[in-house]
Amino acid sequence: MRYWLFKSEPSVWGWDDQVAKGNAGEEWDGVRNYQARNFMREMAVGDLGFFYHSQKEKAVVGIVEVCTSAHADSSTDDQRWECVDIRAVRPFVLPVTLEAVKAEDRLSDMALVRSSRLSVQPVTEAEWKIVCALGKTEP
DNA sequence: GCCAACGTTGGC
DNA sequence: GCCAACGTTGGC
Repeated sequence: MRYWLFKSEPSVWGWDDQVAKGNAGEEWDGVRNYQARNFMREMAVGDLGFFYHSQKEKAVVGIVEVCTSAHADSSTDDQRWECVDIRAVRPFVLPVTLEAVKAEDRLSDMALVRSSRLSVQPVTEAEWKIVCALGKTEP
Protein backbone atom coordinates (compact mmCIF):
# COMPACT_ATOMS: atom_id res chain seq x y z
CA MET A 1 0.00 0.00 0.00
CA ARG A 2 1.30 3.39 -0.94
CA TYR A 3 0.52 6.96 0.02
CA TRP A 4 -0.09 10.00 -2.17
CA LEU A 5 -1.10 13.64 -2.11
CA PHE A 6 -3.73 15.21 -4.37
CA LYS A 7 -3.68 18.95 -4.76
CA SER A 8 -6.69 20.98 -5.75
CA GLU A 9 -7.82 24.55 -5.84
CA PRO A 10 -10.87 24.54 -3.57
CA SER A 11 -12.68 27.08 -5.76
CA VAL A 12 -12.56 24.53 -8.58
CA TRP A 13 -12.86 21.22 -6.71
CA GLY A 14 -12.69 21.13 -2.94
CA TRP A 15 -13.00 18.66 -0.10
CA ASP A 16 -16.72 19.36 0.25
CA ASP A 17 -17.24 18.49 -3.41
CA GLN A 18 -15.30 15.29 -2.88
CA VAL A 19 -17.36 14.35 0.21
CA ALA A 20 -20.56 15.03 -1.72
CA LYS A 21 -19.60 12.27 -4.14
CA GLY A 22 -19.73 9.73 -1.34
CA ASN A 23 -18.31 6.23 -1.68
CA ALA A 24 -18.78 6.25 -5.43
CA GLY A 25 -15.91 8.72 -5.63
CA GLU A 26 -14.98 10.86 -8.57
CA GLU A 27 -12.42 10.98 -11.34
CA TRP A 28 -9.34 12.99 -10.50
CA ASP A 29 -9.38 14.36 -14.01
CA GLY A 30 -7.81 17.36 -15.65
CA VAL A 31 -4.21 16.48 -14.87
CA ARG A 32 -2.03 17.51 -17.82
CA ASN A 33 1.36 16.82 -16.43
CA TYR A 34 3.33 13.68 -17.21
CA GLN A 35 4.91 13.28 -13.82
CA ALA A 36 1.54 13.53 -12.10
CA ARG A 37 0.00 11.12 -14.60
CA ASN A 38 2.79 8.63 -14.09
CA PHE A 39 2.20 8.64 -10.37
CA MET A 40 -1.49 7.92 -10.97
CA ARG A 41 -0.49 4.98 -13.15
CA GLU A 42 1.45 3.60 -10.21
CA MET A 43 -1.54 3.80 -7.87
CA ALA A 44 -3.48 0.75 -6.76
CA VAL A 45 -7.01 0.44 -5.44
CA GLY A 46 -6.88 0.90 -1.69
CA ASP A 47 -3.95 3.33 -1.67
CA LEU A 48 -4.56 6.35 0.55
CA GLY A 49 -3.93 10.01 -0.18
CA PHE A 50 -3.99 13.42 1.37
CA PHE A 51 -6.42 15.95 -0.07
CA TYR A 52 -4.65 19.31 -0.17
CA HIS A 53 -6.21 22.71 -0.77
CA SER A 54 -3.85 25.00 -2.67
CA GLN A 55 -3.93 28.76 -3.10
CA LYS A 56 -5.63 30.60 -0.29
CA GLU A 57 -5.92 27.80 2.23
CA LYS A 58 -2.72 25.80 1.67
CA ALA A 59 -3.55 22.91 3.97
CA VAL A 60 -4.10 19.17 4.01
CA VAL A 61 -7.79 18.86 4.82
CA GLY A 62 -8.72 15.23 4.37
CA ILE A 63 -7.86 11.64 3.55
CA VAL A 64 -8.99 9.95 0.36
CA GLU A 65 -8.79 6.42 -0.97
CA VAL A 66 -7.95 5.41 -4.52
CA CYS A 67 -10.96 3.43 -5.77
CA THR A 68 -10.00 2.65 -9.38
CA SER A 69 -6.72 2.11 -11.14
CA ALA A 70 -5.68 4.55 -13.86
CA HIS A 71 -8.00 4.83 -16.86
CA ALA A 72 -8.66 7.28 -19.69
CA ASP A 73 -9.41 10.82 -18.50
CA SER A 74 -12.97 11.48 -19.62
CA SER A 75 -12.43 15.22 -19.70
CA THR A 76 -10.34 14.94 -22.86
CA ASP A 77 -10.13 12.88 -26.05
CA ASP A 78 -6.37 13.02 -25.84
CA GLN A 79 -5.31 9.44 -25.13
CA ARG A 80 -2.18 10.54 -23.32
CA TRP A 81 -4.04 11.55 -20.20
CA GLU A 82 -5.21 9.12 -17.57
CA CYS A 83 -6.54 9.41 -14.06
CA VAL A 84 -7.77 7.40 -11.10
CA ASP A 85 -10.98 7.79 -9.12
CA ILE A 86 -10.79 8.74 -5.46
CA ARG A 87 -13.30 8.88 -2.65
CA ALA A 88 -13.31 10.79 0.63
CA VAL A 89 -12.45 8.69 3.68
CA ARG A 90 -12.33 11.16 6.55
CA PRO A 91 -11.61 14.84 7.15
CA PHE A 92 -8.64 16.06 9.13
CA VAL A 93 -9.53 16.95 12.70
CA LEU A 94 -7.11 19.86 12.35
CA PRO A 95 -6.08 20.90 8.84
CA VAL A 96 -2.31 20.72 8.48
CA THR A 97 -1.10 23.91 6.86
CA LEU A 98 1.82 24.26 4.51
CA GLU A 99 3.34 26.49 7.16
CA ALA A 100 3.14 23.66 9.71
CA VAL A 101 4.67 21.21 7.23
CA LYS A 102 7.54 23.60 6.53
CA ALA A 103 8.05 24.13 10.25
CA GLU A 104 8.53 20.39 10.83
CA ASP A 105 12.12 19.31 10.18
CA ARG A 106 11.14 15.72 9.48
CA LEU A 107 8.95 16.89 6.60
CA SER A 108 11.56 19.01 4.85
CA ASP A 109 11.90 16.48 2.04
CA MET A 110 8.19 16.27 1.27
CA ALA A 111 7.35 16.87 -2.39
CA LEU A 112 4.84 19.42 -1.16
CA VAL A 113 7.74 21.55 0.04
CA ARG A 114 10.29 20.65 -2.61
CA SER A 115 8.19 20.73 -5.79
CA SER A 116 5.30 22.94 -4.98
CA ARG A 117 3.77 22.89 -8.46
CA LEU A 118 3.34 19.15 -8.78
CA SER A 119 -0.35 18.35 -8.38
CA VAL A 120 -0.10 14.61 -7.66
CA GLN A 121 2.75 13.51 -5.43
CA PRO A 122 3.99 10.45 -3.59
CA VAL A 123 4.12 10.55 0.22
CA THR A 124 6.30 8.23 2.27
CA GLU A 125 4.87 6.16 5.10
CA ALA A 126 6.90 8.18 7.60
CA GLU A 127 5.58 11.45 6.18
CA TRP A 128 2.07 10.08 6.23
CA LYS A 129 2.24 9.29 9.92
CA ILE A 130 3.77 12.63 10.86
CA VAL A 131 1.20 14.68 8.94
CA CYS A 132 -1.66 12.65 10.41
CA ALA A 133 -0.25 13.18 13.89
CA LEU A 134 0.00 16.94 13.29
CA GLY A 135 -3.63 16.90 12.22
CA LYS A 136 -4.74 14.79 15.22
CA THR A 137 -6.14 12.40 12.67
CA GLU A 138 -6.08 8.62 12.49
CA PRO A 139 -3.55 7.51 9.81
C1' DG B 1 -1.53 41.00 -8.10
C1' DC B 2 3.12 39.73 -8.74
C1' DC B 3 6.59 36.82 -9.85
C1' DA B 4 9.57 32.66 -9.64
C1' DA B 5 9.69 28.09 -11.03
C1' DC B 6 8.93 24.99 -14.23
C1' DG B 7 6.68 22.31 -17.93
C1' DT B 8 5.40 22.37 -22.79
C1' DT B 9 5.55 23.75 -27.52
C1' DG B 10 7.36 24.66 -31.85
C1' DG B 11 10.82 26.63 -34.96
C1' DC B 12 15.22 25.78 -36.53
C1' DG C 1 17.81 17.60 -30.47
C1' DC C 2 18.23 22.24 -28.73
C1' DC C 3 16.45 26.20 -26.91
C1' DA C 4 13.61 30.39 -26.88
C1' DA C 5 9.07 31.67 -26.12
C1' DC C 6 5.19 31.03 -23.83
C1' DG C 7 1.65 29.45 -20.50
C1' DT C 8 0.44 27.83 -15.97
C1' DT C 9 0.76 27.06 -11.13
C1' DG C 10 0.93 28.38 -6.63
C1' DG C 11 3.24 30.74 -2.77
C1' DC C 12 3.84 35.17 -1.05
